[in-house]
Amino acid sequence: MNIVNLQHPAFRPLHLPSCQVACSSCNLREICLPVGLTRPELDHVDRRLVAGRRKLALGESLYRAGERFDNVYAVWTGFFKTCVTSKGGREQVTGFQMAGELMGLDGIASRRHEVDAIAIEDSQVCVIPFVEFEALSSEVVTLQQQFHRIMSSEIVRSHGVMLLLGSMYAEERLAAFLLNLMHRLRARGFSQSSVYLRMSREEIGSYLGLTVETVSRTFSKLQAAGLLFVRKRQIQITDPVGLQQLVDDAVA
Amino acid sequence: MNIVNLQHPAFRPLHLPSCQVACSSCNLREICLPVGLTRPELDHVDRRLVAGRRKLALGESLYRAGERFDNVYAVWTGFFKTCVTSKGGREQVTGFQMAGELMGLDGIASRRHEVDAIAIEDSQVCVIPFVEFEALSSEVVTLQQQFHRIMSSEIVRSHGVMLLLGSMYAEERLAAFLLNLMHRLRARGFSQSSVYLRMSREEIGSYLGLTVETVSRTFSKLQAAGLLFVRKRQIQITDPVGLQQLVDDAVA
DNA sequence: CGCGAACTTGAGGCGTGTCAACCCCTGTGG
DNA sequence: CCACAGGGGTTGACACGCCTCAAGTTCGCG
Repeated sequence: MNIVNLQHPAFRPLHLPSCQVACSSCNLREICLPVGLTRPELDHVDRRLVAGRRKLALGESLYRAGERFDNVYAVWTGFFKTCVTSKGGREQVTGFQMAGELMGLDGIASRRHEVDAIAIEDSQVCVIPFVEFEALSSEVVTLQQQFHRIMSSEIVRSHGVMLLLGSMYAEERLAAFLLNLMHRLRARGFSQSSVYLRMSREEIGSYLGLTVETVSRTFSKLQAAGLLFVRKRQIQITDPVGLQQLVDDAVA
Repeated sequence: MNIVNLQHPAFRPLHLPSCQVACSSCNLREICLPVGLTRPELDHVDRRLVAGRRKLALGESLYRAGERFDNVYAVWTGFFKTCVTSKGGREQVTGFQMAGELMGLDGIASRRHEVDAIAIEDSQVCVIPFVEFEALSSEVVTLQQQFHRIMSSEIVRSHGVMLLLGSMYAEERLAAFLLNLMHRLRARGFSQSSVYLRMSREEIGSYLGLTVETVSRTFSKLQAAGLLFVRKRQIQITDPVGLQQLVDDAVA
C-alpha cells in the first residue's frame, strides 16, 4: 500500500493547476519527449525543465488560436483534439492527441497558437516552457534529436492526412483513421481490437472531411462487411487485415 | 562588369554536381535558413556547414520515398513538388517548394525519406548534411530557433491544406492555392498579379484533391467571374480581393 | 416521464469524378 | 515547308459519391 505510484492521477490533488513533475519517474518516458535519454540526461532535464502540470475538464481548451505561444504541452492523461477555424467559421479537426504526444508545435513559428486545442475527455498535460526547452535541447543532444523527430513525424502524419483527404473514399478514410488509432493505442498497451472512441461522429467527420451522416453510414457499412462491430462509441475490430486492405487497395 | 554576382546561375559551371557555397554571400539569406543570423554567426555557418550544391533537370528526383535520409535541402533556384504515394499507387502532391524553402524534413523521424521530391523545372539546391546541421544548431542558437520556426511553419501550412481539402469547394481551393502562391512569389520580389505556373493541371489537381478536368473548369469559372485571366499556364490575377473573399467566405 | 444530445437511416439533390472528344502547341521527320 | 504524333489543356454529357434535409432511435439525466 505504500509502494503505490503517486504519479497516478488518482493520488494527485487534481484541483490544483500544477505541481512538481519529473520526467525520470513518469510512466510515459518511453513514448514521450525524453525517449532515449540516459539517466544523467533525464536528471538534467528534471532539474532544468520544471514544467508544471495542468488539468482540464472535457470541453476545456488548453489554448486557442491567436493566443500567445509560451509553452508546448505533453499529454499525460486524457485525449485532445486540435482544430483550425476558417474566417468563414468552418472548423477542421487537424488531429487527435493522446498520452505522450506533444501539442502546441504550431505556435513556434509565429509565437501565436494557430489552432485550438480542446480536451475531449478529462485530461492532464505537462507544461513545457518553450524558451527553456529550446535552451536545454542545445545542451542535451538526444533531447534535441528527439524533438526534431517529433516535429518531423507530425509533418509526415499530415502528409498522410492529405493523401487521405485528397484521394480516398469515405470507407477508406474511416478504415485508415481506425487503424491509426488502434496502432497508437496498442503502443500504449491497450487492446488492439477494441476501443471506446473519445470523439464524437461530428469530430471524426471533421477530421476526415466527411459529414456526421456519412461517418455513421460508413460505420454501418464496415460492420455489414464484417470488418468490425459498432455500438455507439464502442468499436470492436474483427478483421484488421481486411481494413488494412481497404486502405492499401485505395485505387490504383 | 566586374561587380556581377558570381553566385548567379548564369555564372556557374552548371554541369558540376556541386561547388563551394556560402550562406553569407547568398542572395537568399534573408528568406532562407539563416534568417536573422548575425555576421559572425553567418561566418560560423559558412565554415562549418560546407554544403555542396546539386543541380537537377526538370523531372529529376532529388530524393525518393524509402531512400536513406542524410541531408536536408534548401531550394536555391527552380521549383519542386513533393508527393506521397499510397500502396495502391495513388499519388498526392503534398507541396510545392520554391527558392529559400527547405525540403527533406519528412526524413528526420525515420531516417528515410517519406515522400518523393521532384524538380518541376531545372533547379539547384543547397545540400545540408543533417547530422552536421543539428550539431551546428546546438551552437548557434539563432539557427536552431529558425529551424524550429521552419518546421513549425510546415506544420501550420499542412493544417491549412487539411482545412482546404476537408471542407472547401473547388473554386475556394484553387483561389486559396493561387493566393498562397502569389504571396510567396511576392516575398521573393516577383509580380503579385502575374505568374507563369511551373506545375501542370494534373499536379495542381493532385495537390488540391481534384481532377485535371475540374481544375481546368474551375480556372475557366474564375475567369468568367472576372477574378483572373488564364492562358494555359500564364495567370493574371485581376481581382485579388475577390479571390480572397472567395476563400474567406468559405461556408459559415 | 420527458427532454436533449448523439447517433442512425432514408430520400433526393449537387458537386465533382469519369469518359470521351476536341483544340492547341511543340517537336520530329520527310 | 507540311504531315504527323504526342502531351497538355479545355469542354461537354453523364454517373456516382457524398451532402442536405428530415425523421426516427437510443441513451442519459433532470
